[in-house]
Amino acid sequence: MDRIQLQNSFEAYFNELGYGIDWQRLTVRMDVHVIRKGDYLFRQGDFANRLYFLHSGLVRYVSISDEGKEFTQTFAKGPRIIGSTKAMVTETRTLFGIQALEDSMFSSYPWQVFYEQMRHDIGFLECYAKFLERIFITKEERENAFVKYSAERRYLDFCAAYPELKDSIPQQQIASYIGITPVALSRIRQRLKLARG
Amino acid sequence: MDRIQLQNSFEAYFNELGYGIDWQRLTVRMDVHVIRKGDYLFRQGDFANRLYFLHSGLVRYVSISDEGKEFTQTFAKGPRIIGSTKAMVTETRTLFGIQALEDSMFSSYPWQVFYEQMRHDIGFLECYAKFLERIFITKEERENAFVKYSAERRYLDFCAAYPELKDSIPQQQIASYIGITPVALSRIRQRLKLARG
DNA sequence: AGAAGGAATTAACCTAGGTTAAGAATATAG
DNA sequence: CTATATTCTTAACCTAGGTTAATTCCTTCT
Repeated sequence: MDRIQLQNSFEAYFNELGYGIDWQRLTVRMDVHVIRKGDYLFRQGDFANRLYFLHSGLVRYVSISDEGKEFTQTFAKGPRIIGSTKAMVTETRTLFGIQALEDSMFSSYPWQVFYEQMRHDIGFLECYAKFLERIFITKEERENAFVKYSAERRYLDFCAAYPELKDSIPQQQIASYIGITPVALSRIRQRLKLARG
Repeated sequence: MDRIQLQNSFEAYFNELGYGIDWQRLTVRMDVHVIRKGDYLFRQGDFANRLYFLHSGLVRYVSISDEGKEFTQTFAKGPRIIGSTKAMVTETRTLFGIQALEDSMFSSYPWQVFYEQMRHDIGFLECYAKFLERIFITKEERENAFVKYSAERRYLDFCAAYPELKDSIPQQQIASYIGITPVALSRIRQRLKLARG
């Protein structure tokens, strides 16, 4: 896959959010990253001020507490925009890292320059707003699930929402996504198995 | 406070997020709401498809689980934009209600019409994107706190972040904001009192 | 001021999930 | 095809926070 193809698939993805983005304005150079399963695109605490586009592969957003416990915030499958909105927009350190769960390919732009070049295009701004709406709503729904439902219910919802991930990633990562330990998840699965007869 | 003043303070608030919004485009009629302490602006499960501006007063976003337990997602003090982004944007039911903690005054617009009139203005779109960035980052930081810190730590952080609320709202609402019961919060406060000697 | 309805505290008990550790089941590498 | 390392399960025990309920403390209303 060459740079032109990468560029095109990124533009196509973003264009789908709205109408008529003027990509001619974008002159800043794109970087290309290829990382292997298990490696990190960036780590928690980095100044990850780039906009990343995941072309192919699978990643998770993972944050680690002071005591070293991992928590998976999101799974993301390409093609999709990824990155830390907070770190990009406010030029601060990230609250999470991004780890590849499969070999993955990304392109990226420095956000401040990208935004400065594109913010004068109304088509871009509308797509950017749509993108932000979408990720905000996702967070709203996830907060809701966390607050209202038990770990067992969240596990069942996860299996329904990500049937393709359910069996293809380690259970400890599912556990860290629903906010419990692998041991607790194993117990829940045991309980469900018995309940099913 | 008359309608013109309400309109002006809303525009001033939104203008601060960026430059040069063309408010002439906005011709749809604004509604005005006044509600008393304890009452709801809208309830969880409503189609709250309006953009609300809280001019004065204090509200909380509260969601209630199937078992009837309350969880406070946000406290918001005027002047500020409030409402459910999800319900507005996707025309679905809200996941939370908005309750006044003090007598409060709002204005509101039907979002779909508002957006249709304003989306052709680049100044508005940029402000809207900035607004979305801001609320997204707030959620990102709160998710982080929930996942990484104990209830005690979240309580201390709350006291530091909202010193003015700490003593002016019922403790049960602080408890529901940090995600525990009033009884548990009382225990934590007791423990902290002892620790301080 | 007195009555009444919340709000906060405290205590006793319960439970979901955490912790540690050992064994069984899979992967992955050589 | 072993050997080594992960991952998953299971069990025993622990802990933070939930539940219920009684008691005290504030408000607020008349």
